[in-house]
Amino acid sequence: MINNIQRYISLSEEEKNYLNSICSIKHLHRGDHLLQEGAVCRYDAFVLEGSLKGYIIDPVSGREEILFLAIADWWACDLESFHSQTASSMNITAITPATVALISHSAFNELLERIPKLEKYFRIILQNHAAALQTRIYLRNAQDAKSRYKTFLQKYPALNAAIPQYLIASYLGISAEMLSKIRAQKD
Amino acid sequence: MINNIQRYISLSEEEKNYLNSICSIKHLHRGDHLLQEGAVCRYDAFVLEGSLKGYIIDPVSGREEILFLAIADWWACDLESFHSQTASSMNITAITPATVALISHSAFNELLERIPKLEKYFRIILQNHAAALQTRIYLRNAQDAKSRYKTFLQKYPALNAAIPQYLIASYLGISAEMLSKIRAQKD
DNA sequence: ATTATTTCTTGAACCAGTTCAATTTATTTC
DNA sequence: GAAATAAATTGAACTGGTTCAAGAAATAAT
Repeated sequence: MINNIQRYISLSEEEKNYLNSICSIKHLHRGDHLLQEGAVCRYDAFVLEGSLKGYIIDPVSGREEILFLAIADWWACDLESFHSQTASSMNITAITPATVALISHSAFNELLERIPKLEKYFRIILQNHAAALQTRIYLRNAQDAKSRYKTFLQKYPALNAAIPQYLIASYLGISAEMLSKIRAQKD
Repeated sequence: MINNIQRYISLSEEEKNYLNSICSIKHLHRGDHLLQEGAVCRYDAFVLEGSLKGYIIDPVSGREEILFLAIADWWACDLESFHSQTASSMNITAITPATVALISHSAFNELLERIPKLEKYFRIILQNHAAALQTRIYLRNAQDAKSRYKTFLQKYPALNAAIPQYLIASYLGISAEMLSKIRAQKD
């Protein structure tokens, strides 16, 4: 996590120690929930190992709509619920056994007061995140299913390797069956 | 703009004056470009009056894919191009005559150094923006065209009133013809 | 190692939404 | 306020993708 932060700002030893002191490490089994629908998102989680999915369960069909997939070196949280400390409509669950570093909401706010330059770090990763989400919307609207899958493979080979195909399909807004058929096409 | 900022942080008179001093006001005619594909996004623009669209022209079909719509009190910029000062693949154009307040890239960086608490403001609006984009992706994948339109009407009545229907259709990932038919259905 | 569970595949029927084309209605612009 | 342009509507033909169902392959659990 510290390496990730230091890609954008530099930290003193003291600051690193402080950061370490406020994070708690949690191990998740496959299927364990980091956040459940209806609960408040209490932690911002930085993924150290394994993979997680963020999704909403369709109240009618009961199907999972994948919002995001997260592997090592990514943050995973419901931004809105975490920052306003209100009930989330999202679930975050471990796809595989996973290890995450957790920062509670109060520790997060204190952290930003103690080390104000972290505002900059979070602003920058949010900028990148927003730009990526914008691109995802564009691709969803502009490209057909096959192109979206190809673009995904090119852009996120690590995600593709780590995550079951039917979850990738949902992430891309494609049915699992369609993605299977796309893969079967030679090309 | 200052009112918008003060929803999240408070500014002294001096800070307000400084902010005013670095912004330039620009009037746009209908159809004027704030940013053209291939150019670097030099300014972060805060919309004071009128409406703008951000879009990508499909290299194959030549059609506009709407990325975002902006009216008064919204920021409009290509985040990635602005922050890395690299060529944008996006266009930003005035839909109606519009007035915007512009902050150049260098002034933006200087601003954040001079008034560090603005990092917090921009972090928060980016948080909200990212959460909204996430929701847009979810709705795109989970709901059919009619539901998406209804959700849009409920969520952004001001946008709906200000923006031509065929641009809203593109924003929602619907054809203009389909949206017209949806509107014709007596609910 | 075996069993249980999850994930992936394939085919057939179907349908939500697109495309194309032609017309009508609004809105600009001079 | 007429002419020009932009925006919205409607219908018919089509298609990219979904849904359903059933079986095969892969992975996890004990």
